[in-house]
Amino acid sequence: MVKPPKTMQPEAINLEKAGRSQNASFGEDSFRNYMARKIDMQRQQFGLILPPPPPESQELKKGLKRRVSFSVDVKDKKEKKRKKSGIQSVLKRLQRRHGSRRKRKRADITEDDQHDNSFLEDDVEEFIDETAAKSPASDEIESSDCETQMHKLNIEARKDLFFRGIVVMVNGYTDPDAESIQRMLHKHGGDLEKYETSRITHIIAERLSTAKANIYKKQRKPTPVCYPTWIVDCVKAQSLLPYGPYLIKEVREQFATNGSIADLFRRVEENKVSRDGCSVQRGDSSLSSPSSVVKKGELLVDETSQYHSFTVSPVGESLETLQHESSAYREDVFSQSQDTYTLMNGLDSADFPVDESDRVDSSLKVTDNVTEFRVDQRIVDVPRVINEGLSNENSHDIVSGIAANSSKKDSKHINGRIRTVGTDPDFLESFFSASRLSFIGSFKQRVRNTSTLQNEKKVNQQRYVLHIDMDCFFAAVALRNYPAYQDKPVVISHFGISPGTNEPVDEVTATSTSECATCNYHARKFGIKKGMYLGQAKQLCPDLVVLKYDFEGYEEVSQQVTDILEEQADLYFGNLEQVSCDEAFLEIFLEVSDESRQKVAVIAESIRTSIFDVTGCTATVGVGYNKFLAKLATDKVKPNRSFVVDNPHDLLKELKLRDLHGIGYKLERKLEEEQLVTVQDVWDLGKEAEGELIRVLGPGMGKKIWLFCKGIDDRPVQPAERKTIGAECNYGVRFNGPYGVDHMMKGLAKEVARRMAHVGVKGSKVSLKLKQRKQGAPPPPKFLGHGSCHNLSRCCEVPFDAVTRDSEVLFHCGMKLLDEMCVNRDDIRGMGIIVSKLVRDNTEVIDLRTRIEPSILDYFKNPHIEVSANDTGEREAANLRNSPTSSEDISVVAVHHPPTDADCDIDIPSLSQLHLSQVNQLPSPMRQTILSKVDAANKERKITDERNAISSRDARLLQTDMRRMMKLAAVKSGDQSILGSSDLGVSMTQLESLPLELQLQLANGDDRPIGLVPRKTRNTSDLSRPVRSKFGALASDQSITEFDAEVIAVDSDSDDPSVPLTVRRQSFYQENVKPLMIFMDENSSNNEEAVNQVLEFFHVVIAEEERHQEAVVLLRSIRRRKDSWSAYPFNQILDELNSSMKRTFGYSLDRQMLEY
DNA sequence: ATCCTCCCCTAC
DNA sequence: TAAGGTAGGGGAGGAT
Ligand SMILES: Nc1ccn([C@H]2C[C@H](O)[C@@H](COP(=O)(O)OP(=O)(O)OP(=O)(O)O)O2)c(=O)n1
Ligand SMILES: [Mg+2]
Ligand SMILES: [Mg+2]
Ligand SMILES: [Mg+2]
Repeated sequence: MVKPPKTMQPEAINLEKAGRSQNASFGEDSFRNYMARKIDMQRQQFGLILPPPPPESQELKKGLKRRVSFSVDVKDKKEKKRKKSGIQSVLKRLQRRHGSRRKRKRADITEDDQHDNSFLEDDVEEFIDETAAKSPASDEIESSDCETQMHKLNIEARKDLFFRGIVVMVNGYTDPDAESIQRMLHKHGGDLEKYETSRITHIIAERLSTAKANIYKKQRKPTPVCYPTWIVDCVKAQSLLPYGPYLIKEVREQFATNGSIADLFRRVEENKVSRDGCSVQRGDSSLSSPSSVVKKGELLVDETSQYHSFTVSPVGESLETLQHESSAYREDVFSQSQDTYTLMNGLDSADFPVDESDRVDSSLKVTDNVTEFRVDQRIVDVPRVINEGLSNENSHDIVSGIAANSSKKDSKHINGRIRTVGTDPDFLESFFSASRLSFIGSFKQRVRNTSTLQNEKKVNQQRYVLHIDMDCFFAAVALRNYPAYQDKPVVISHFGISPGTNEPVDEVTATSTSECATCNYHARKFGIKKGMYLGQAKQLCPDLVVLKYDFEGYEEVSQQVTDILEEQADLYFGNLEQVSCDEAFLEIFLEVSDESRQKVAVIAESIRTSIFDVTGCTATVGVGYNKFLAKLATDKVKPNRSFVVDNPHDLLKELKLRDLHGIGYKLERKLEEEQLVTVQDVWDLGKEAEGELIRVLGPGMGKKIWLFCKGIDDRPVQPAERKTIGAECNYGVRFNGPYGVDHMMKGLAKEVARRMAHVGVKGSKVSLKLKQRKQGAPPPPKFLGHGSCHNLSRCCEVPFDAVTRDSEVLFHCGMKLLDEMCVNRDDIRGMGIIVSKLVRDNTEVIDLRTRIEPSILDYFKNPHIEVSANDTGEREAANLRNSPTSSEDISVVAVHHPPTDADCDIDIPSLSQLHLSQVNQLPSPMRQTILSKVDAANKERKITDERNAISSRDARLLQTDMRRMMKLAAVKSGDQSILGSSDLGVSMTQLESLPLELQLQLANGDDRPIGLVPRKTRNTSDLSRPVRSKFGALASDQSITEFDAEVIAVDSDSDDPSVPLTVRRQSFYQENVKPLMIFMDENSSNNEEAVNQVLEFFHVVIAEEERHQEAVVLLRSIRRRKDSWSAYPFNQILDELNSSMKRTFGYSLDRQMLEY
């Protein structure tokens, strides 16, 4: 009995088409909108939030003047120093010292380090004067952690940094606005975050929007929400005022009745000292610092004095309260919607969304088959260890501590609650390691075929493709250990038994929504299918044997099979492509003869025999003239057989379209509507067939299926280069506990970063996938499933054109994208991060623990990195997008070398990857230049290496860059037909000396990211001023000169139409780069004063203007100089840049950014 | 035409 | 009680 081949997994039927979240259509005003959008995008992407003129304009003008004139007003500087954060202050002084000792020429790094240390010791003394009570630390400073100590000491010492430890999120419109608040915070040691993170200690709002209020009301341990006047008053008082009196009215009651005073300050205390990269661990303190619980109705008192005399109470008390909390949690598990209902009804109705459906919806969440956790905050007095919604890292210890005590064995519960992303900090980790789909999904690329040279068919040879597929793979592997069950119906599920465990009771499995990954052929007779719920399977077959997963076993057997197949591939000079853990294509070429068919049949059988002998599992082998037919052959005769397709026509005429590769549930339906069900139906269309299929399926798919119907398939048997890498989780995603979206995002980012390191890639494009529960969606049928959802996705480029696998960068991108999607946290049912535009990069040791991301510092301290041939195959420093790193012979690149060639200064690695067809469209002189360059480069690096596929793909990915480069090339070649009559305002010589990035910007007239100043027009006065720190003014020693900014866009499409957005355009080159270059032309880098001025300038750009992108461009410009300036280390600047970027973006750069 | 983004679909 | 991932192909529609 031959069963008809089928793909057996039941399809999840998505009845509704997910609507697009964004309507990106533009009307008449498309250009303007486009610009506005682009500007906004760039502004966000590059973090170019140029500080508006601060409210304290007096002070700033003073600062400005000082900066411009570089007068040495000691008093002024001292004042300024006070306002800076400790680290900046250190850097500032370091920079000055460094400048004064600059006579030593470009020291190596160690020398610089020593230098820094000795300097720091000097400064310690200074600080001790200021700190009074902090003296012990000075003795403890060892060279190893001197810097950390220094920072710590420094931070603690600064009285003016009264906001230290305060991290604020501004909610909605405030007065003063978020930017002003940010400036105030920064000035006094605090920080502002744009989205929910664990760092946030306070929320600032004038009032809570209904939506936020709603969310907020559900928090059992809310972050305090204060009026912005709290910040203002603190600044006025020059100290941190207790925020109690500033709590907004919507939440005042909750704080009065619920929290403890100490709780209110705890997070501040914890955040202290550990700011800004100082690796001071926190968390333990929170475990042993319980709170004095404030009783209901107790008034808030001014706790300023207690703030510093915060005491640590005995451990016993701590435990007691923890257990208290634990039982509170447990209690909740059994509470049903009643709690929520009561709680919500108890709230002011004004806090609810106006829309009735919203309200119903909120309550409905309880109907998910997880009992959601709600505690009436007015009743429960527990220490505030968890800040709902925002993950509080400090709570980690406590939660897991409880888990260890009370429920470690209970894999389903944590702390008495069902494990979800929100309740279990390690949820993702355990999820990924237990997920079969994650296992099979990542298998192919994870166990990458060692790509050998592709063998080719010779004349007089017949191509055969063998498709090898293991029979009921997971089941077969499991059955190795249970020969007794061979002839019984068997399924594989998490609920099953494995050697050493006992069989679970039957009642439980009857309704199980655990999926059966697969089942043996005996079980299939009962109608059991892959992916079916265990409960269903059990109903179909009560005597079902359920076995557990054995991922290691799959790896093992898979490897054994692969070994056999590789051997065969070598033997016949064929090609092998692993398709999945249980499946592969083997292409071989046999001399054309009458026996070739017989021969290949023998090979197929011998492979099957070998596989069974080695693994104890059976395989099916199908043979055809191409992949498509081979697979059909396998499907036709499964299991445990082999089959050679002689006559494709005979094979195909029996088949339904659904049986074809690429036609699944949806397309089958679609074709059905057109009365197309079988291959025969397509054939019957005759000449119409192709057109009809294309009409129904689209040009690509239609053509493909048409060819399939004719038995044609030209896909090569070849392992494909990976294009994306990612991790997602759409299971157990409920933010019903202490861990919020940010925690999940971090988990995903870490997972992706780990995988990237494992396979040795970096990427420059980050996508976020999101599942959003549909309004009114019924509870998911599957336990902890996602149910009916909208699927959303958005992507962004990694800032600064860098490639990365830094989990912090991924996290940051992810949060940004999430932000853009505007999805209510509680509606999220799944998330994933996918990185694309990949580049091979084995720079880092693949040790998952010690991630050492090279930073910008590494490059600048070593500006003339050469990427050279490397015998060992290591690719030190070859981690650049355009570097062909996977071959043996790279001798190009020197990324930042000064231009060596006058005619065409485009870096070869980039150029070589252009599509020649596109190069050919160029005007003749330019084309010649480029082609000769490409040619030379190709010769040099022997581009024949097929393994270098990823680089050629970069060409496609870089098409935008390429277009821009073409423009630059045209400029350089003076080609007017392309150029038009635009004047760059730069001479050719000047142009040549600029970093490629800037050259491109100038040539393309798109240097907008630099110097863009979005602003609100209603803020008038100072905004007509351009970039405040212009080197031009410095160089010519004049006061700032105003210049007219070009207004290129009006009308923001922001939420508030009454706030038009004006964008001013200016040339960063003209205003900053050029003057700096001239200044450097006129002054030697040996001139201490000149150096100091440059340093000062950079300090302004980085620390005060926070214009990181500009700083990078400036540095790159300097690196391209041909004089001694290019070798000047600028270590302090780089430190400052990195730490400032770390603050602003949450991460700093690696040196990929210096590619150009 | 050819790209890019944001999807949908398929296969394992 | 459960672990609904991963990656590629390709279409629609807008931008260039
Ligand atoms: N929905 C699915 C499909 C497959 N798999 C896993 C289990 C299978 O054992 C393995 C291989 O998939 P196959 O499609 O090759 O299925 P089997 O090998 O199990 O059965 P067959 O004999 O049909 O090949 O992938 C899974 O977990 N869930
Ligand atoms: Mg199989
Ligand atoms: Mg298979
Ligand atoms: Mg199919």
